[in-house]
Amino acid sequence: MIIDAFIHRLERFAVLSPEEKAAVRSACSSTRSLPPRFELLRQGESTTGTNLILSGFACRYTMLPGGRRQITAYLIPGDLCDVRACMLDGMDHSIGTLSPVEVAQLSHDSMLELTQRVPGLTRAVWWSTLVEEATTREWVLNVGHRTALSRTAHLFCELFSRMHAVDLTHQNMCEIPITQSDLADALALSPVHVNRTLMKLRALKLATFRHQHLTIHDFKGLQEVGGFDPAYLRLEDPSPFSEVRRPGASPPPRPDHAETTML
Amino acid sequence: MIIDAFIHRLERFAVLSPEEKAAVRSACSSTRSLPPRFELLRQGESTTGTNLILSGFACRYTMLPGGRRQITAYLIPGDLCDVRACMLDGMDHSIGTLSPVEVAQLSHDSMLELTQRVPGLTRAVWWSTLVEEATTREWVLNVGHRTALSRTAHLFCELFSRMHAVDLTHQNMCEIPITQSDLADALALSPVHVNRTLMKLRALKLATFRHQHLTIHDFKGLQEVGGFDPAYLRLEDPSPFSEVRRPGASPPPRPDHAETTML
DNA sequence: CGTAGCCTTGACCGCCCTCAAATTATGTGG
DNA sequence: CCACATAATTTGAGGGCGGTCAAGGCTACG
Repeated sequence: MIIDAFIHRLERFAVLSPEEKAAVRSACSSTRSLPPRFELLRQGESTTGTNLILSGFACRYTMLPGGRRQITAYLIPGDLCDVRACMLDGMDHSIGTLSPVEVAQLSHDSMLELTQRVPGLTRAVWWSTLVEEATTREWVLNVGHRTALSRTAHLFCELFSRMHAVDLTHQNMCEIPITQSDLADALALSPVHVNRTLMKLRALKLATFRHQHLTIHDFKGLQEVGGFDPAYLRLEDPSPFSEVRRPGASPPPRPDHAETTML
Repeated sequence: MIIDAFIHRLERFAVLSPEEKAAVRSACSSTRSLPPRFELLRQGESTTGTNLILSGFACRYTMLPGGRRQITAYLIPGDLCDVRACMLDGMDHSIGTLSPVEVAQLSHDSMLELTQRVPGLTRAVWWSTLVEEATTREWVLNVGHRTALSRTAHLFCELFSRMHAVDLTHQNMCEIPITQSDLADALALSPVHVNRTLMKLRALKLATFRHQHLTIHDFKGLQEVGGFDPAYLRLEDPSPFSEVRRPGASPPPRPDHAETTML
């Protein structure tokens, strides 16, 4: 269950009692199923709550004059989509689904209540924000300085690592329910060129993306081609193909005062 | 004085008493002068405090294999450079100066003290973070989907607007103390092509960048070419060339509860 | 007055875009 | 289960934006 992954993420910041975990679970009980290409939040709108993605893919995007779309982030299961929209008075981009998506609806009120009952939550949310910010910076590098092949390799490394972190990979494979056009809009490439690039990745025996499934043949090689350094994702387990999983080590130390000040 | 601009920014979130303003001023009293091309914070390092830029330009950047540099943000007077590095255990990018820079040093402790004395500070800092994040997203659009001309026009609109917001413009001109190569590293273009693009902007009578000075000949036109919509910057005064400056209007309304929860 | 860094200009080339069409999935109703 | 429609993927040909390499001119500053 994906909520377990979410709770696991929270546990990097706070020890949760069974009651607290139950509180998180019950707050996520109200779910909604959305069709593909559904606009969750339109540019300019404000929001009254947030959604936790339980299954499927969504994205942040901006439409450009000429009908082109730039995707600036993929939102995958376990991601909160837009906690911070409420701090500003109107979104500067849109959020929409790419595949069928199931979300847990968290009203603003229930989030407030939850943050009071679960002390580490606020910190976890802000921490996620920082990781997202770092990811966006990485995307600037990607579209700015890397070739189509390298760019695509990098994105696949990122996606596979993130999917692995929420336990949605099976051996060297995971489901990525998006089209080549959706990839193109994220990579700032034409769909045609994405297609050629995918074939090249396949020919190089690095990765295969087909029928909405990503298969990694050679992670090391893919990482090298893409210049991928997983540090910015701040995962517990930086490589999805490391020999030992969670070697009994404790989570990274964190300053205790941060809880109160957020600075 | 640039600290006034900083205080003015804070005043969007809290009414500051003269004593509180004095507290901010005195916290910023310890200054340091840095040479150009000085590495303020290296990738992987942690930080114990933050710096408020008083004069000059700095930037966030990442070095890529091959010696190329991607600048992901310009830091201008009035910007805090890296309040949130302390939340994570190692920077995923570097921060360095582009020109001679004067900074006010704010230790972690003095920031903590200041946040307690000045209630709106925490919120102001996080709000800046969100604007920075939005700006980075805009840069993804820029390097991804715009031509060299459009890209450069967009950056000039952004820079001029930001400089205007901290009162560092003089009519249609402002000082941008960086080289064409520094522009190239931000725009993901070669220095050669930046040069050609600057000449084109001049020929089109849109803007001139020369001798570290940016002159805007036709903001409207520049905005159109660049597809620039200032909304993401969340400035009080969206256009630097609007007829009326600060027409006595009150700052945008904000939720009061946000102070306590930050969500 | 000399040197170093920055800016400018020219020639050539390759990555990726565009347009267009064929082929293959996907899905729907009979 | 098949016929059909629609969307997604694949393939080909041609062209342009911007990169690279190289050399010359300018400016600033010691």
